[in-house]
Amino acid sequence: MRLSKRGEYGIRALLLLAKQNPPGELVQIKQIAIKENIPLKYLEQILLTLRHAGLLHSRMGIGGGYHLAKPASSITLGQIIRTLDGPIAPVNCVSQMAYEPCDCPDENTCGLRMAMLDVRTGMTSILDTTSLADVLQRMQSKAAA
Amino acid sequence: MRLSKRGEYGIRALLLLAKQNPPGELVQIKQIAIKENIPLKYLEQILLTLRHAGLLHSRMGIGGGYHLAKPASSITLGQIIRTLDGPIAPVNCVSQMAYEPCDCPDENTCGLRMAMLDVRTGMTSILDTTSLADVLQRMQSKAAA
DNA sequence: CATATTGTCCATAAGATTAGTAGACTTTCG
DNA sequence: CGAAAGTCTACTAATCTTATGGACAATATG
Repeated sequence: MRLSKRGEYGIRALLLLAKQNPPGELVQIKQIAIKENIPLKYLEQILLTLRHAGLLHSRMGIGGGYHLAKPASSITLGQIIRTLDGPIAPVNCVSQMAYEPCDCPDENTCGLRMAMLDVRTGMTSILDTTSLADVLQRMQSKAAA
Repeated sequence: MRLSKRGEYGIRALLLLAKQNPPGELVQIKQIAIKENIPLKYLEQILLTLRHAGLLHSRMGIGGGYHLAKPASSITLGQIIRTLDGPIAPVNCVSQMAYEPCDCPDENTCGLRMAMLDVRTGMTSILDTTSLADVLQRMQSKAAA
């Protein structure tokens, strides 16, 4: 039941990008790696994956870097985690995005499945409704207090 | 965000034991393995781990087998999963049972941590309040319908 | 156009984890 | 004693995670 380092690094990187002022400011991979203490070459892969998924835009060359492809309020933690770590589901037979049948005789009366469906719902109800902007706002409220 | 096969097998095995009538009836590993379609030698390890954790009792020799060490209503899915798969937490810094600091400058205002704390709470609020008996009851209600 | 800078892409690898398998040993009952 | 059950330890193949390294492509500037 763990978030991988990849997922964690990805979220931290996107949060940093979401924090930029003015919004959309380009930030270099190297700067992100240093500020968030993430191995540079590993972070490259992660950002590339997020770019391919349409969450990031980049520009090459001098003055280049990364910025969010969409407003921070429309990128959810669920999208990030699915992109980097795959489906959010304890077992495949309760996955929204990557359903696969398990081998129990009847899925409809399978106790394990019913319980895991509840767990998945609990997780996705948070992850799919929490945007980068939401996270940022909570951080600022907490820091002010 | 996955339940391992070990965890899944463990829950299925305990559910089968919880289903026994009269309660406490001894069931052989072999029978569980066949009915639940679990590799025998793997299941041995799993049941042994659960026994060491105090969730199961066993008897050796002819007529031996396993039975629940406690009433099905007082064994939760959380206990089983923690025993077999370790702490239930997306990141260590939000773990109840195995807390470890992450390396962010201030845990109190860490956005990732706040979000993951919510996720962990969502998971444990289900897993720690759902007992084998609860699962069984839901199965029976569903099957009746 | 040359060059420095920045991201892109692909290959490789060490270490950990998962999912099993094997076999010798111990206890219990008849 | 001997058969039937669980116990315990060790081993292994495959996969996943977490990286690292290097050649390549695009861009801005002078």
